[in-house]
Amino acid sequence: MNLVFEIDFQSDEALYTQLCNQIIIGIAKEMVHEGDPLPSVRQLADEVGINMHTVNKAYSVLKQEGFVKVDRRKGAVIAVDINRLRALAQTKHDLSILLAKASCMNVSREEIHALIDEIYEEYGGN
Amino acid sequence: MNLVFEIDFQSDEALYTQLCNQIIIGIAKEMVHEGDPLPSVRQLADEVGINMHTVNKAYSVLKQEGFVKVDRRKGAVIAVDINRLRALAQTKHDLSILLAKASCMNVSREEIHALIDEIYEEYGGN
DNA sequence: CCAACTGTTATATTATGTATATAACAGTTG
DNA sequence: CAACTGTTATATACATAATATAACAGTTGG
Repeated sequence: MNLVFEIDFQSDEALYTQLCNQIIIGIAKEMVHEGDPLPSVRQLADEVGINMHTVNKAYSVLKQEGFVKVDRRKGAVIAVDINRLRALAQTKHDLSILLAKASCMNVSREEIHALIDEIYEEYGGN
Repeated sequence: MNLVFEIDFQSDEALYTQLCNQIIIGIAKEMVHEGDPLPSVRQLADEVGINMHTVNKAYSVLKQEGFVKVDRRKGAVIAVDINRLRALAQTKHDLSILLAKASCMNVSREEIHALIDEIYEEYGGN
């Protein structure tokens, strides 16, 4: 299975961030697996109509966070090898803010749990 | 109860975003309630050592999102009145990315649920 | 071997967002 | 009326984001 990239030029999310998120979600949904090659920076740039360096920045960030490694033969490949502690701390921080907003607009804890399950079903399910 | 503001000048989060998040978390934790006045833009700016306009931007964003309204007599006051639908869509989008990262680093669904409860306990609890 | 591909780096430009500074305005309050 | 609200305008400085052109070392298939 291959990833399909779609860029929203109206979004306030940076273009390279959109690419990062789509790849991370692709890994979580098991559409790509360890060792699978990503499109080359030039190819993906052409495909979605943005600059090569913007794609390169996305790959650099993913490499920094451990989602991607560079194979001299294959180019950029999927490689999940994360600093779990640091990532968990960031997750909890982001989650705190997200849940605060939800709580303020009277989204119940049960609704959140249901939403979690709904999203997790699309991922590994584990 | 009053809010205590703390700015992390090393954070990659924008200063005005940090203020927004602290106020939203303050509402969720019920440290402040509907109608409670916030510090004046000039007072808060002095208190945390940043510019008046940075505080003003935070208040503007919070007003835009419905967390704050302006009372000509009190100044900026807490006022939870959100566009629930739009906020829910944003919540689900943010949550999808957050859970994708968690899933990639083998954080189980159960761990997330536990984390949710842990955070929600600090808020209203509902 | 060599052309075509990989990621990577360097340099430059443009645009946007962030944060600051100084100043002024209308409305409210004691 | 002085002192306080939020708000607006203008200007500057800085960082980030995105683009463009160009070059480099390593890898691959014909």
